[in-house]
Amino acid sequence: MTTETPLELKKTVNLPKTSFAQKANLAQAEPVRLKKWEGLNLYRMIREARRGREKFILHDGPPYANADIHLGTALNKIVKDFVIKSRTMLGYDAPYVPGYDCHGLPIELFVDKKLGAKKANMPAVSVRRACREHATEALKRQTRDFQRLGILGLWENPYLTMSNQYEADTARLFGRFVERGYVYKGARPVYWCVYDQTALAEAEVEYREHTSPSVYVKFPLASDPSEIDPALAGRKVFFLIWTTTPWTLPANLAIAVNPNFEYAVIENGAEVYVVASELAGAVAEKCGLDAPRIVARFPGAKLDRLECRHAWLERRSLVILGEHVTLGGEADAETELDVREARDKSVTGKAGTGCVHTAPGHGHDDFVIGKQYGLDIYCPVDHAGRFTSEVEHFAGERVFEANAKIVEFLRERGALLFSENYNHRYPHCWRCKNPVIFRATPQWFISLDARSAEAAVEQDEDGRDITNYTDNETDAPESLRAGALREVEQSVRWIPAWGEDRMRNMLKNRPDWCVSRQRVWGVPIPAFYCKGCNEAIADASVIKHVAGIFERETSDAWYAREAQELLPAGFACPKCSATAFTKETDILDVWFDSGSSSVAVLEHYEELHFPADMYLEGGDQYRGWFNSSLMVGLAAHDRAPYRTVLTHGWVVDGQGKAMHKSAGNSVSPNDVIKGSGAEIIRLWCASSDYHEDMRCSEEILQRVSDAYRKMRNTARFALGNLDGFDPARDGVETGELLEIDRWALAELDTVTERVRAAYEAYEFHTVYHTLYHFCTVTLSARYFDIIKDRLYTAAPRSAARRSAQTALHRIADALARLLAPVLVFTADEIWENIPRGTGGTEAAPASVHLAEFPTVSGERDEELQERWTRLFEMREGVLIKLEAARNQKVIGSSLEARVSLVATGEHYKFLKEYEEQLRYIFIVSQVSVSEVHTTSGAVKSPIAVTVMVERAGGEKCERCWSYSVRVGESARYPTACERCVEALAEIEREGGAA
RNA sequence: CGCGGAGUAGCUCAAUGGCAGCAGCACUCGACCGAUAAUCGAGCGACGGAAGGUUCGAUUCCUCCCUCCGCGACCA
Repeated sequence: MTTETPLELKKTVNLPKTSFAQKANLAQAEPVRLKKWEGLNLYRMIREARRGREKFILHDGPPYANADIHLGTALNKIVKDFVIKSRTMLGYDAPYVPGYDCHGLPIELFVDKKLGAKKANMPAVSVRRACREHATEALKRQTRDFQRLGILGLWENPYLTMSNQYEADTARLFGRFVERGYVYKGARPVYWCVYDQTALAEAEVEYREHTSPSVYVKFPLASDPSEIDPALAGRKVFFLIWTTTPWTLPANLAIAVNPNFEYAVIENGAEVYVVASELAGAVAEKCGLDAPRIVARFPGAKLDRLECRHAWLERRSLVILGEHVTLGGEADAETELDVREARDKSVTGKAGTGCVHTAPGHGHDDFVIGKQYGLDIYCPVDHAGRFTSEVEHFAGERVFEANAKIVEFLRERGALLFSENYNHRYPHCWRCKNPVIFRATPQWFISLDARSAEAAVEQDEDGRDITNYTDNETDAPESLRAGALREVEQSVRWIPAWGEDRMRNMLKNRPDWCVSRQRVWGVPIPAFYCKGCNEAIADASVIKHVAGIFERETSDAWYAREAQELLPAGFACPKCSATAFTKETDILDVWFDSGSSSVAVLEHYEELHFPADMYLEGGDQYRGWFNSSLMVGLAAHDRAPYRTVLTHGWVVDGQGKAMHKSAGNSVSPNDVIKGSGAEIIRLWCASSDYHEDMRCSEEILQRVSDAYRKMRNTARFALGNLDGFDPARDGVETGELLEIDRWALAELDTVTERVRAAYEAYEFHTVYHTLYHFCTVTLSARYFDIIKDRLYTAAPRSAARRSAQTALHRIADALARLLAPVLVFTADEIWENIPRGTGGTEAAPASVHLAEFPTVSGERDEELQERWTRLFEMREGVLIKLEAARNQKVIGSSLEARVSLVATGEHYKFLKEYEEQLRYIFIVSQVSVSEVHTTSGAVKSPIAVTVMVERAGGEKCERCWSYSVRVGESARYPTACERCVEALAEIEREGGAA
């Protein structure tokens, strides 16, 4: 049966047709899809779909709810989303509850600035309300931005560290530390403004030019000098120190020297002075000693624990060793508070003596080393900056005014070797612009080394690694440090592995945790002071009571209510039985807040549980959240709150430099979203190895966009050729597929396996590279290019075409699934455009995000893959010859070519088998394979197969564009080749073009 | 300065104690004009941050140096 008139050849070619647009228009399309997901309540649907599956809990570290998100925040959230989505598609039930860190100084500072002078007269509750509003605003904006990135989660009910429940839990957890005996009250130096009479945070300090007296002061050695060196026996030995804050001298308790430096003793008349060798000349010159003789030299380490007498007081000053001592005067400057400046300067003045005046109550390094040596944190200066009554000679003096008097006093006593005015940058109060001091004030600490009062052994509720701590049941109560080290080494998996070293190092060195902050925007430390005996009361049961109030009223209650209203009825001081109390004014360090999340969140949301399977943050969190969370986990449950800790690197610019808004090299995620779409940021996150620093620049994003377009086009080609394909009706059994189609599916299986494994291992860049390579090389350049002919020219319903479509269908489906965690929007778009079987057994889920990854059947035909690897190698060689022919103008299109292969023995046999297919594989019109016998003595070609290219014979077929000598044989279709004539007949039988 | 990390082609990544990759992109040239603001091909491109050492042989193991990054600061 033939139709009346011959068909128009052009119309019988099956060109791709799809509603999947070539141009993504992501910036516009993404919001539309987000709306759709919202309409579906996709996150809820996913939860339903995975109900009852094994849980995977990624616990979200809360970003700080202050400013808008930046690329680093975006990276963090996107990588988390990769984890959540890939675990979901691997079959886990992986809920995602996002959170926000809402308390803390940056917000309070922001509010301070906004309120200006008004703040001074405002009650704390009002300031806190303003802070709460600011955090609420910020977290709303962040939420919007995170959602815009395609991150699915429980956005309607995130956890906020300022919620009443969270604040109550934070207080309860502090109570837990108290209960176990980890909490104590001590002193610690902080920036202090003597005019505003308040503690200042580092961020509230600014550096300005300031003139201080620079003094060189002699401290007489009390120990036997011959202990240092026999040459010193009987000499009057002094340690020479330098300082620019003479007022801290009354608080001097030690002199620090560097154990690794060489020290020298220089002679000045009857006296000799100990100074660092390298500085001896400079010091001598400064102090006007001419060409002093050096009496002895020795390493600083020899001086450990010698005793000096204070320059004028009847008190010892211990010689101690500290690596912080330098030759540039910086360590001294630390005491003087301008260490930051000193460090920033590339050139530091050669001031100092190598013997550092140490006052643990007035300097940070001094405090740290003082603790090591068990020195008092001595601070005889009151809140107004006056010496207390215990300071001889200067009691009641204001410290800045006392400077000059102390210098004079030193001079009179003969303890001063030299003094001058010294200009340097010195910290000032950002508000009143006056110079500040470092002053030790009382603070609450959590001890790292105290043994706990009780050992709480509990069972892991899901019992996964209960054996990990059954051993501990008999253990004696341990310190936080010991417990932390045990967990870090034994029960946490660190990715990358060096995280363990990093964490261990940090834990070994970290000092006690100072949890006090002299601020109002945070969770108040629920402690009281007895008005009768001044006893500080931090009591577990009292704290529980207070937490109950917080639970109802938020911690604003602390400021809104009197102490009596916060205490349990009838509470009396355990020491003096008085019943009047004042409230603690310090709040908790925000790290305590966020550290509490393992309990406050994981045990609060029904879908979560303690411990989390994973914490995933930037490397900065080793000292931050990983650390504070670990402490809380130990206090609450004697174990780490995480099973695995995964860290990512920092975002840097194209040169590998850190990004700073001020440096102008930062990339704003919102700009990229507006220009290219969130998908491009996501793809960038997947494209490079996030374990290290991630570079981002125009060029890099351009590359990523290119890659995106390539993958999109690859998917589009597959979809375009599936028009009218019904997998249930038209699908071909695997065994019936053409060999090359089976090869493509075998390659897909290989890729599927690799990608699944990469997702399992959180190696997202491997996912990206594997899929990208698959799209560009395996599919676009090879498979698609080859099957194009068949798809376009074979009869629409022919077995040959259906075979290719069956493969394409499976490829498109797998690609959508495998891509889904990364390209959340595009994968879903692909998914929608995949034709679904009318008679399919199960309906495809409404979104790819409800689906699971494809699985691999198991029996992959490796032999098939090897054969095709060989064929493609052959193809490479042919392509090179084709290119040569093209350059010589023998051919233009490869279809204008005829290829002759001359091969020996086994090669011949192999190629001969494929002779019919080779023209398609090479995309030429004709291929012949012939055998040649190598004769000994003949010129031996190093290549076993010789390739020759010539112009194809015959005419170009109008329909399929290949050349054939048989074009013209058909009267009905005189411009078509024999293959097309056959296809046309089939089309006509079926009633016209598809 | 301490602790930790990194340094393979312009970019993003591989592999391996043995000639550095069937790399992809970019770039150059070319083909095609039936994936078309596409597609295909060819070419170009790293002496492995520098220097030592172990080894028959190292990019891969060790030492040291340089550069960059993070933490030490209430930034992911």
